[in-house]
Amino acid sequence: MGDQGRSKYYILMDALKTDIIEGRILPGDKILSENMLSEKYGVSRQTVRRAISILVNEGYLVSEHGRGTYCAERKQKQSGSKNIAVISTYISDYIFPEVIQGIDKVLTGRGYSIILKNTENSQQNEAACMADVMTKNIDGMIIEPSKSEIFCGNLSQYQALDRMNVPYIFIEGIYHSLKDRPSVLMDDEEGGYMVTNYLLENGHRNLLGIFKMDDYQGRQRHNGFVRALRKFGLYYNPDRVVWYHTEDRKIKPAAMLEAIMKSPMEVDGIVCYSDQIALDIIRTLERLGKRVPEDISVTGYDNSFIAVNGPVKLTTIDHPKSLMGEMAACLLLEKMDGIPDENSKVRRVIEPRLIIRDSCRRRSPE
Amino acid sequence: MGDQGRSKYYILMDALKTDIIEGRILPGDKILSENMLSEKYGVSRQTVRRAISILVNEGYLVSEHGRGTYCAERKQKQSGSKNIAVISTYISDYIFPEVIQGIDKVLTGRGYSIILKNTENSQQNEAACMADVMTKNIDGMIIEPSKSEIFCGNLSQYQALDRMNVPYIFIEGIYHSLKDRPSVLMDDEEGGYMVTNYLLENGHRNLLGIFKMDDYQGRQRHNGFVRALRKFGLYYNPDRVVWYHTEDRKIKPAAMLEAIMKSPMEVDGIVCYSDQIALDIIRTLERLGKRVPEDISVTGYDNSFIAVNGPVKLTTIDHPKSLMGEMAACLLLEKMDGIPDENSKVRRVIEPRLIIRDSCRRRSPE
DNA sequence: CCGTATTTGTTCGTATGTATT
DNA sequence: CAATACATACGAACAAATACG
Repeated sequence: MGDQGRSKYYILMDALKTDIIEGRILPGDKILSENMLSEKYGVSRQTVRRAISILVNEGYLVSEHGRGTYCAERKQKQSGSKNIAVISTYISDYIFPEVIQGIDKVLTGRGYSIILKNTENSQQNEAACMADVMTKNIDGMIIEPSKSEIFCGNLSQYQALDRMNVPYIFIEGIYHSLKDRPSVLMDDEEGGYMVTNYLLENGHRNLLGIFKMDDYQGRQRHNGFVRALRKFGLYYNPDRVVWYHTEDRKIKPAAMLEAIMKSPMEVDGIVCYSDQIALDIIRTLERLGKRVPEDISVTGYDNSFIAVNGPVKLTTIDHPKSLMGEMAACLLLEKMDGIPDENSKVRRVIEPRLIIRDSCRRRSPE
Repeated sequence: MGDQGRSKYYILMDALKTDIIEGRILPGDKILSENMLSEKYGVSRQTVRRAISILVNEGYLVSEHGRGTYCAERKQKQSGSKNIAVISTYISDYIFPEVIQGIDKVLTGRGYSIILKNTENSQQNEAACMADVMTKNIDGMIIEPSKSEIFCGNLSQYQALDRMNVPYIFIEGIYHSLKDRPSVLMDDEEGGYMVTNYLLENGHRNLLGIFKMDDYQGRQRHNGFVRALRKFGLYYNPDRVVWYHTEDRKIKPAAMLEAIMKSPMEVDGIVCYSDQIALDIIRTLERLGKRVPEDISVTGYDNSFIAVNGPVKLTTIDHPKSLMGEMAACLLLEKMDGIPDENSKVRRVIEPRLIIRDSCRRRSPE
C-alpha cells in the first residue's frame, strides 16, 4: 500500500497536489497543459493524464475541454453525492411544479437527483428543512426563500453552507441580508411597471394596486407600479394600495376591495400581485355587480393556468416557469464546477413580457 | 453535454453497473478478466480498464492485483437513510403536485426526505430513475408506473428492490406482472361506471367513450363504462370507443371526434378519460358548433382545476389527490416498519365520488 | 518449491475526435 | 481557419501479484 511512491503517475500526482496544498498553485490558476507536463517531467502524456484524473476526482483540479486544466476554486467535498436539495414554499402551488420540472430537466441530464422540501412559506420550516438537508450529502441547493421581505432568521444556516462550500441559488426572491448570493429572479419591478403602464396608456387614471407584503416580488412589483404612476405625473396615494400577507390572502384583499368599492373612491383598473389574486378580485367584483373588463380592468401576474382558464382571460405578465428552473439549475452547475462569477455564462434575470388578453378595456380619460 | 453515453468505456461501465444493480452480478462474484471483457465487448484492454476504474471508484467493484476484479460486498445497505424515492410520470402534470404534497406531509412529519424523479411516462426513463435511485441510500419508494398497461420491461429492477428488502408502493396504477405488490389505487372501474351510469340515468342513449390505452386507469374506466352500458341493456359498439396513447393525446381524440360528428352516428353524451381530455373535447365541439351541455353532455375524471376553472364546469369523478399521497405514504411507513399485510391498517382503495356540475343535461329518451 | 499461465498494474506511442481560442 | 488543449481509443510491452499443477 504505502510503497507506491515509485510509479511515475503517483510521483507527478503527489507533486501537483503538494503544489496546490502549499499554495504554489492557487485556486483558479491554469496548470501546465498535458503536453508541457509530459515534457517537463519526462513522462508520456497518458501518464500525465492519469495523475491529473486522480486529482480531478479528488476535487483538486478541474479539466475543461479545449481550454485547459485549472486548480479548483474550492476543494470539492469528496466524490459528490449527486444530490441537490430543492426547497420551495409550496410544492403544489400554481407555478412551482413547472419550475421544479425545469430544474429536474437540467439536473437529471447531468446525473443529479432532487431532494424536495417545502416550507409552506414559514421561516421556521425553512430552518427545519435546511437542518435536515445538511444531514444528507448534498452537492448544492436551490431555494425559494420564505417571506423574503421579512428579516431572514436563518442567516446562520446559510453561513454554515458557505463554510461547507455547498453552493446555493435563490430563485423567485432573495433576502436583503443575502443580496450578494447568486440568484435567478424575474425583473419584478419592470413587470409591475409594465402592467401599470399598460393600464395608464389605455386611459385608466384611477388605479388600485394589490400587493403581497412579505415577499420580495410583492415589493418589487409595487415599486414598478409607483414608477409608472410617476411617469404619468400621477399622485401616489397610499390608500390606493392594498397590502396583504400570506396568511390573510383569502380574506384581506377581497374585504378591502369591498370596502373601497362601497366608498366614494373611483376605481377603473386594478393591478394585482398575481393571477390568483386577480381571480379572487374578479369574483369579488362580480359579487358586487361589477363586470370585468366592462366596468373595471384587472391585470394578473405569472401567466398561470388561471390566466387562460378562468372566467375572464387575464392580461398578465408571462412567467417562464420551466425556464426559470433551468436557469437556476445551470447556475448551480456552474457554482458546483467552481466557476467564479466573473466567468459566468448563465443569465440571472428574466425580463418580463406583457401578455394582453381580455381582462382590460380602453377607457377615455375624462 | 448530456450525450456522453456514446463512448465505449461509458457503455461498458454502464452495462456492468446495470448487471450489478439488477442482480446478474452478485456481491462477491468475480467478474470477467480484463482481457475477456476486452474480447467480449470488442474494445481494447485500456478501455475496459477505464470502465472498471470508474466502478472501483464508485465502490461497485474491487480490483485485486493478480487475482481479479470482484463485485463489492454490500457497502452499507443499512436502512436509516431517511430518504424515500418518489417516481412519478410528470412532475407538473395536473394532479401529481398535490399527490406529492400528500406524500410529503406524512413523510416529513416522520423525518423522511423525498427524492423526486420523473419518467415522462417512458419505461426507459423509469429504468434510469430506478437505477439512479438504487445508487443512493433509500429506505423505500413510491412509484407511479409508466404505461402500466404495457408489459413491464423493468421487472428485474423491481426484483432487485425485493432482494434488497427496499419496500415500494405503486400508486395510480400497477403492472400486471406485479399485481401482488402493495398499491394505493382508485376504484377506476367503479368510477367509469358511475359517470356512465349517471348519463344513462339522465336519458342519454348514444354515448361515446374516450379512454387512454396505455395505462391501468384507462382500461379500468373503460371496463366500468362497459358494465354500465350492459346494465341498461345497451349493445356495446366498439366504434363508439376512442382509444388513444400518451403520445397522440393532443391529436387523436379531437380528430376522431370530428370524424364521428361528421358521420351519421348520433352522440348525446361523451365519457372522457380525464378532465384534460374533456376540456379538449369541449373545445373541439365548440369549434364544430355544438354546445355543452345543451347539445351534448360531457363528463370528466379527476376533479382537477380544469373541472372548476374551464369554460364549462365539469361533472366529474373526485380524485382526492392529496389523500392518495397520504395513504401511499402511510402504507410505505407500515412496510418499512415491517408490518405484514395481514396486520395492515391502511386502506388501499379510494372509492370514487361523483361530482355533478354543469357539463351534462337531462335528455328525454326517444 | 518451481514454473507457467493468468490477472491486474504501469508506461509509452500513436491516431483521431472535439471544444475553445 | 489554424493552433491549442483536452477526450477517446487502440496496441504493445513489461512488471508484479496470484493461482495451480
